[in-house]
Amino acid sequence: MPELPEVETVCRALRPHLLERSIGDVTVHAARLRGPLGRELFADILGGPTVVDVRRRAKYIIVEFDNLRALVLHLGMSGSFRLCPAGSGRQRHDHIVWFLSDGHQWHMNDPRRFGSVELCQFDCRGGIPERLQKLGPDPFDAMFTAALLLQMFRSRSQPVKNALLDQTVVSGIGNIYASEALHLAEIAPDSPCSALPLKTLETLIVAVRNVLASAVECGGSTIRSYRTVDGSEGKFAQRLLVYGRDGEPCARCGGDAEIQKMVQAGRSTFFCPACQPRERRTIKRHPHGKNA
DNA sequence: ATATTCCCCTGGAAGC
DNA sequence: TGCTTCCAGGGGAATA
Repeated sequence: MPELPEVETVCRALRPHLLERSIGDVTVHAARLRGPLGRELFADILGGPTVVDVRRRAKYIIVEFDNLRALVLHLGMSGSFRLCPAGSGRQRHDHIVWFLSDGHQWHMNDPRRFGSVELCQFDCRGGIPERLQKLGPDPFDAMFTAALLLQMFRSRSQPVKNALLDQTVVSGIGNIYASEALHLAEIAPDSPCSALPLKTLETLIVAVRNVLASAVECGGSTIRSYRTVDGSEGKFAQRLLVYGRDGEPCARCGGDAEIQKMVQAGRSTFFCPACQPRERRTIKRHPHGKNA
């Protein structure tokens, strides 16, 4: 479910409820999510340690405590959080309930159980948890540049859409926004990474940032189940131009073509064959000019 | 090494 | 109506 814009939205909504609070107790109702789960997992942060930061890294939410411990949370495909008044009942698929020092209850719900919860320890310098080390740069990070992409794509023959989903290349993009960004950038999703020139990668980065920033402004995209902490929906779904719109005329080229759907690495990709021509456009240049 | 395929799990929609 | 099949915002392990 959640990609960068959805996780960012949830993270922002969570922050004011958790900052400067502590967790008095917890109940755990599932033996495992992605990894094993149990009440003892939270022993280090119960009854004392205070939340000093709530932030996002890629699709993870990091809740940092003042004793160098952090909850590292991932919502998988179907995870969500709810903040409830004291005494609220548990709903179906509420797997964890944290009881906050201000009396509120923080519920983690996840029907498909692809989410994960870990308690991480910072090193003495406050370095990031080990689990997050291998993630690539955030799309908004200044170090995410066309030059870096060119370098990483040089040795890759895979389709560019697959590379955008690889969290070690760039972190936070998922299946919705990969299709949307490539459409905005007018790049065919099956273009081999190594064939993309620097100029095209610059365009791609701008498109990625534009679509993600717009989606964050709208609170993310609710396609079926995604909700933020107060239960409200993300409003960006109606502004998606290709995702889930196969068979519809392309709103961008004015209906010259229908949006098409194909499968790449087992996941659906949506694109406009007119806006995103699959053959490389041959740009006429001087006879001795280099292409690409 | 790089790049797919499979698998984890539940629920809703579509097909018969 | 009811049963079956397919599909889904992710990611990690197993396999080519």
